[in-house]
Amino acid sequence: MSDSLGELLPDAARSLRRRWLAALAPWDLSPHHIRALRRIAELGSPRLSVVAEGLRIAPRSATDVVDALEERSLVAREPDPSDRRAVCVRLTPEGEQVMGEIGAARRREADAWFGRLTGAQQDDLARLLAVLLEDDDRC
Amino acid sequence: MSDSLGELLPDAARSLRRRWLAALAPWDLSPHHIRALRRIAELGSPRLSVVAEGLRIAPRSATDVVDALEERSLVAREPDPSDRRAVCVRLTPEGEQVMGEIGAARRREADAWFGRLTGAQQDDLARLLAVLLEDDDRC
DNA sequence: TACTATGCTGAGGTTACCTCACAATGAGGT
DNA sequence: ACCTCATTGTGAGGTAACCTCAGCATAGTA
Repeated sequence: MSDSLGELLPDAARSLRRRWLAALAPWDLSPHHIRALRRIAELGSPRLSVVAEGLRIAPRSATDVVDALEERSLVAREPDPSDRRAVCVRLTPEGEQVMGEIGAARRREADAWFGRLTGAQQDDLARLLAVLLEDDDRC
Repeated sequence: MSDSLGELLPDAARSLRRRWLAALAPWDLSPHHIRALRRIAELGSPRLSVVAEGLRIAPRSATDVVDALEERSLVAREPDPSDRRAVCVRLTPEGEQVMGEIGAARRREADAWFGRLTGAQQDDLARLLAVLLEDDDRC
């Protein structure tokens, strides 16, 4: 029974992820790049090292990710006003627009995917998952 | 609200996956290699191309995966009796033992992780996820 | 001023994929 | 029997996304 849940939960997440992957294909951005953009959008103008931490990759690798996003004019590097060694990253207007579109598409797909459940069932599901994620820093 | 679920479900799956990753570290097998072993164990003695299909990788890449597992004496290649072009893959006794241990560890970790829910809540969760996964071939 | 720590990046390596070409085999038609 | 075409696995070689290590500029401290 717990074995069944151990299959169901990853399967469900994978199904949703696959759907997103298909829906976001038009923008030609890898999930990782989208994750980076989201992180940058959330934090406003984070340092490169903070982006790396958010993506759980080495700082050196964040350089490459930001290079790729900058090449596509979705983000821009700017000097950190408080430390001349550091580099901050910020979404360009184009980046903001793309993130808006992607966010809308994500929400649309999620709505459709979870649409097999009633509103009450969705609330139940959210509550159960929230319990599982309590204090998740221990890991 | 659906946005919240769109975060919660992947977050939960990721948390569980991370726990598994840590628990399975002693065997020094990548998740992908474990997935391959599971597939091979499930199917008994599948062709290389079937393994590739199960892992959703190109047939050529399955060659490398099986090479790695064979190098560690976890699987063995054997000729397909019905087609001399084809190669089948089967778990060695050592592979079977490792899969037994890994399966037990997986189950143990899943039990612990889902232990924050009561038995009834676990049943509810399983039921909701099953609804979401009905007829998942449409993707 | 000198010493050490920090933030980013160039150089070069690893891993896990990929495509393409090819040899061996199978299957079907003449 | 033979010719043709499809299929199976693998060698060769390429790519993307990571990594570590060394180095430069800057910051913080004695």
